[in-house]
Amino acid sequence: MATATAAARRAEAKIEYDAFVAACPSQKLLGRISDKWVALILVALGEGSLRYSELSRRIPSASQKMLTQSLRSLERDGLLTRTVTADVPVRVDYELTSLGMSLRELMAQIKSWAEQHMDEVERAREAHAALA
Amino acid sequence: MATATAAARRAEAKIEYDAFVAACPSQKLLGRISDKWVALILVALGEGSLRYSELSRRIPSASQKMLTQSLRSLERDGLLTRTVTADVPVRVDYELTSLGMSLRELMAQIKSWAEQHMDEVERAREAHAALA
DNA sequence: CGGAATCCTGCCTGATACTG
DNA sequence: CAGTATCAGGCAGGATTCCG
Repeated sequence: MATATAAARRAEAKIEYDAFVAACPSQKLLGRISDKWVALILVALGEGSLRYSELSRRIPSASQKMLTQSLRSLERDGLLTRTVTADVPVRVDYELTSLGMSLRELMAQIKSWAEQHMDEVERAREAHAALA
Repeated sequence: MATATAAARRAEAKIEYDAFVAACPSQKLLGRISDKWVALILVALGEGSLRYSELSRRIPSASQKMLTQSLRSLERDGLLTRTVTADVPVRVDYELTSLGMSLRELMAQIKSWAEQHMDEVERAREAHAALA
C-alpha cells in the first residue's frame, strides 16, 4: 500500500465512488427525473390524459423516438399508465398515476419558476455576453 | 400550394413549431434547467459555496468536462457565481446567486421526492419486469 | 394512429497530457 | 488546484422508412 502513486489514488477514488453510489442511489433517481423530456411530459400530462399525437403536438421539440422512449421509461417507473384502445385507427392514451401526479406538482412549480425568471436569466446572459 | 403532400405537411409543421417556440420560450428554459447535472449541482451548492474539487467529489458521476461545462452554463444564466482567488495553488469557488437559490429550493423538493418515492419506483419497475 | 427498425451524426465519457 | 486539449470509443438522439 506504500505505493501511493497515481494508480493507487485512482483505485481509492473508485472505491469511494462506489460507496457513494451505494449510499446514495437517490442521486440516480434524481438524475433520471431531471430529464428534459420527463419534465415536459409530466407538465403536459398534468391537465389530464392525452393521446400520443396530442402529446407529441404539445412537445414538438421531442422526436417520436425520444417521446416513445421517455414514455416507456415513465411507465416502467410507475409514473404513468399506457392504455391501448384496440380500435381502427388505434388509440393510445397516457395518464399520470397518483405517483406521477405528485411529482408533476413539483415540476409545475419548476415550470412556473422558469416562466417567472425567464427574463432575469435572459438579462444575465446578455450581461455576460457583453463583457466577453 | 395545392401540393399538400408529406413535404408540405412537414413544412407546415415546422412553421407551427417555430410559432410554438416563439410563443413558449419557457419550455426551452424548462428543458435547460431540467438537466441531470444542473439539478445535482444546484442541490450540492445548496449548503453553501464550494470549491471545484469539492463539487467534483460530491458529483462523481459527472465527468470533469460536463461539470465544467454545466458550471459555465449556470454562470452564464446568472444562477451562480464563479470566484477565482489568484493564489498558489489557485482556488475557485462556486456559489449560488439569489436567483440560483430560489431554483435550488424547488430542486431540493424534487430531491426529497426522489428519496421518499424511490422504493415505490423500485417496486413498480420490478412489477413491470415480472410480466415481461 | 402509434409505433418499431434502421442508419447516421454528434455529443458524452474516460484517459492522458499539458498549462498557469 | 483548476482547468484546457486531445483522442478513442460509446451511446444518446434525429431523420427516414416501414408495419399492424
